[in-house]
Amino acid sequence: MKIQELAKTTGLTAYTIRFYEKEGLFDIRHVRRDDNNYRNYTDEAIERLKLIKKFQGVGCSISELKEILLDVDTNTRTNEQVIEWICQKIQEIECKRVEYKQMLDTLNIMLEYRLALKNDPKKAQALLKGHHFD
Amino acid sequence: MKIQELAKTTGLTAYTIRFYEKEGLFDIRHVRRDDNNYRNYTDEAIERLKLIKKFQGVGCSISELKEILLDVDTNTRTNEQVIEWICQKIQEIECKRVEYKQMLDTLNIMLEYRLALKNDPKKAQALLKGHHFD
DNA sequence: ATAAACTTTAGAGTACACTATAAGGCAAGC
DNA sequence: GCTTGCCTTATAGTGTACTCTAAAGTTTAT
Repeated sequence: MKIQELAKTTGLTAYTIRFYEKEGLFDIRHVRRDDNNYRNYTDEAIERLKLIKKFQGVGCSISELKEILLDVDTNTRTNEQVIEWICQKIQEIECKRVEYKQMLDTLNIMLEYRLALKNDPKKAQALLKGHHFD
Repeated sequence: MKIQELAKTTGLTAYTIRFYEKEGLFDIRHVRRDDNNYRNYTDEAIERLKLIKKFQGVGCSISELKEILLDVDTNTRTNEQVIEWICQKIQEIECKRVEYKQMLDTLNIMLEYRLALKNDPKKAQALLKGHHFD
C-alpha cells in the first residue's frame, strides 16, 4: 500500500504519516521500501496508526507514545516498570474522567438555565439564585 | 492582590497570568491598576483563573475560552447561539468520556496480563489467547 | 542610601505537532 | 515522448500556549 492509500484509509495526511515515521513510530512490520524507494505499507500500519490515534486521544505525547510502542515491540522495560506505567496511566485517566464528568454537570446546569430563559422565565430566575455560572 | 500572590494562590506563573490578560481573558472585575501602574487583582480573578483551567482541562483553546467568557460577560450572543454551543460541547465531552473509558478498559486488560505474567504464568498464557494488545 | 526583590513593557525564544514547499525522480495514460 | 500525478528528500513555516529576557521603574529591608 502506498502512502496516499494509507492516508485515505486512516484519515491522516501523508505529511503526518511521514512525520510519525521520522519520530520512530513505525518499524519493519509497518513500512518497507520498494525497488523505486517508494514506501510500501502493510496492513499492520493501519492498526499501528489506529493505536497511535487512540493513545493520542487520551493525551499521550509522541515521545511517550514512542516509549510505549518500543515497549510493546521490544520489551525494553521490565514487567515491573510496565505495571508501574499502566497503573499511573490508569490514575491519570480516571482523574481526567472525573474532570470531564464535572464539566458535563456544569454544562447541563448552564443548558437548563438557558432553556428556562427561553421557555420559562420564572424558572430561570429561580435557577439564578441557586447557582453561580461564573 | 499583586501578580505574584495571585500566581501562588492559583499555581500559575506571573508570565501566564499576564499572557491571559493579553489574550483578553480578564476585564475590569478581575484586574485594575494601582497608582504605580502595578496590576491589582480582585478575588474574582482567582475564580476566573479556576474557570479558565477547568475549561482548558476539557480541551477548550484560549480563543474558544475568550468567546465563552465574553459571552458570560457581555451577552454578545443570542440565547439560541449559546444553547447551540452548550449542546455541541456536551456532545464533544460525552464522546471524549467514552474514549477515555475504552482506554481505561484496555489498560485494565493490559494490567491484568502483566500481573498474571508476574504471579500466574498459566493465566498469562490463557489471557494472551483471548486478547490482542496491539 | 543602597541593595534586593518586586513591578512594568516589548519582544524574543521554546516545545509540540504538524503542514507545506522546493527540487527532483518514477509511473501511467494519451 | 510528453504531460499529469504520484513519490522522494531536506528544509522551512504555522499555530498554540506558553516562557523567558532585557531594560527600566518601584518598593522594602537593612
